[in-house]
Amino acid sequence: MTTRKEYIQEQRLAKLDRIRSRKVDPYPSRYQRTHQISEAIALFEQQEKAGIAEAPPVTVAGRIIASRDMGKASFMDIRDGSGKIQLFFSKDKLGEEYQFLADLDLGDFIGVTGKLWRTRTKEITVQASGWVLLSKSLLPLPDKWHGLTDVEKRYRQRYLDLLTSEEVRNIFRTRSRAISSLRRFLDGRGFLEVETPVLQAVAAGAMAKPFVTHHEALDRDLYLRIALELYLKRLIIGGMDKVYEIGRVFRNEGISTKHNPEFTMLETYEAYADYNAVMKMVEEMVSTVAQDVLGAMKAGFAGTTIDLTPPWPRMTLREATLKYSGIDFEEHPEATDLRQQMLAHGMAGVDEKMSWGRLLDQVVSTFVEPKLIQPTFLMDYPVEMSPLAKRKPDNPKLVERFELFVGGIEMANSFTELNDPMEQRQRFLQQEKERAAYGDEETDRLDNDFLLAMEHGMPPTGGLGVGVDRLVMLLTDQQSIREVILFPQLRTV
RNA sequence: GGGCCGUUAGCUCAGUGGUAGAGCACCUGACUUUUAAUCAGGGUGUCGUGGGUUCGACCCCCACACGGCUCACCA
Repeated sequence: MTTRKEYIQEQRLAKLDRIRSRKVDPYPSRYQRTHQISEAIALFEQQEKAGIAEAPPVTVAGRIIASRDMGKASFMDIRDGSGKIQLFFSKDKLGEEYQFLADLDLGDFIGVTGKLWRTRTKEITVQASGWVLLSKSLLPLPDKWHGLTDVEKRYRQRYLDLLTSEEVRNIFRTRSRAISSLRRFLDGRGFLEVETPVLQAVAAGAMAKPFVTHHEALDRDLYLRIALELYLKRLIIGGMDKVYEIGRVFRNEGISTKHNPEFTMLETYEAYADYNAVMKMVEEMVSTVAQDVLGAMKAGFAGTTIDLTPPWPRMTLREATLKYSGIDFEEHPEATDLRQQMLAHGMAGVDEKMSWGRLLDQVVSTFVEPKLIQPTFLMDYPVEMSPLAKRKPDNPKLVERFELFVGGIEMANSFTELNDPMEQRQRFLQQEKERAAYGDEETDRLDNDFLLAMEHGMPPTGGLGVGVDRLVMLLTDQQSIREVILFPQLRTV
C-alpha cells in the first residue's frame, strides 16, 4: 500500500538517486556564503542609492520556499534566518546545469552565486551564475498560503510552524529581545546575573507542587525547583547585594492558557531595598522593555490598549477585595466565617478543605484579578498567604508584599523579604502545620539549610519574581502561554 | 478531573446511511521576467483508534486517544 506521503517521498528519493548518480553530494559539509540575504539586499539598495550601476556578485544560501518555472527560465524564492530573496535562473546563462534544477523541491536548501539586479517588477533578485544543492528535503512543507492551522501540529512540529508563519517567528524574536532587554536593564543597575540549582533537596520558596526525581549515585530523591527565591537569598546573605536569575522553574500542576509545567521566571533581590523601591523598579523595567521591544509604552492586548507608562496605580488588597467583591477580609479572620461570606457572595466550588489564606486567594482570583486590566499593584497581603514576606510595622497581620496585574494576569510578585530567622522558622512551621491539616501539597516547605543561612544574618532586602512568559504574552498580544513557549508541554502520543 | 467542540489526502478545508471531493503541494507536458505564475493532463486516502447498530457506516451509537476552549486546579 502506498500512501500519498510515501508516494511523494518516493519521488524525492528518486531525485536523490539522480543527484547522486551525477556524483553530486546532496548533503555537502560546508558552503561559503558571502552575505546573509538581508545583507545582500541592503548592499544592493546601498549601491543603487550611490548610483553604482553594476553590483558585485553575492553568494547566498537558504531554503527554497517558492518556485516558478517558466521553461527555459525560472524563479525561486529562498529564505534564510534574515529574510528572503528571489533567484533567477536561465538556460542561456547556466547551460547544461539548468536542467538539474528539476531535481530541486520546495524545502531544499541551495546556495547561489550571481549578481543582484531588479527585475522589471522591481524585485531585487539574484541572477544565478551558479548554484549548488546544500541539503535535500524528503518531506513536503505545509501549504505555502495557509501554513499550519492545526494547533496540535503547530506545537508538536514547531519547526513547520516557524517555517510557514511570519507571525510566529516574530513572537519568538520579540521574546528573545524582551529577555535581552530585561538583562540590559538589570545589568545597567548593577545587578549580577547568577545561576542556582535546579535540582534541590527541598523544593521551597513558593506554593506549588514539585516534580520529584531521583539521583542514583546519591540514592536520594531530589526535586526540580519551584522558585529561585531561597538560593538567591542565600547569595544576598553572602554579600551579593544585587542579584538576579532568569531561569526555568517547574510546577507539577495543571496546564492551561496561563500555565505551563515549566516556565521562565525572573527573580531579583536587592539588599537595602523594600517593596516600595521594587515597585518603582518594576514600573521602570517593564516600561523600558516595552519601549525597547515595541517602541512604545502602549501594548494592544486582548482587544484593549494597555498603557504601561509609569507610575501605575497602587491599591491595597483590602481595598481591592472590598471594591470588587464586597468582602472585607479583615472582618472575617476565620476560615469558616470567610467561607460563609464567599458563599453569600455567590461563589461556587468553595472547598471545605481550604485554609483562610487559600480562601482569600480564591476571592482575589475570582473577583479582583479579572478587573485589573491596566497595570495595577495590589499591596499588603495577609501574612497567612506570604510565609517569606516581612510584616508591616503598623499592622502585623499584613506583610509588605505586592503583586502586579496586567491584562487580568499576574505578572509579578514581590515583597520586603522576611529576614528574622526566628520568625521565618515559625512561619515555615505554620506552613507545615497547614499542610498536615489541609493535606495541601502546594503549601510551602520548611528548608532548614536556608534557615541556617538566615541565622547568619540577612540584610533588609526587596525581592521580585516576574513571570517572563506572561510578560511576553503581554508584549506579543497572545492569550495563551503556549504561543510564547517554543515547545509547550503536550501529552506524549 | 467535569462540560462543550474538533480529528477526512503532505497542507488548508468541503462532504453524503449507498463507488471519497476541491484548492495548494506532488507527477507528466508546454512556456526566457514570474510574484499564491499560467495552461493541459494525472490521483497518491486505515475519513483519529477500537467496538456496536445496519443489507451497507466517513456519516448513527458506545468507549478510548489526542487537541482546543472552558470550569475546577494553579499565583
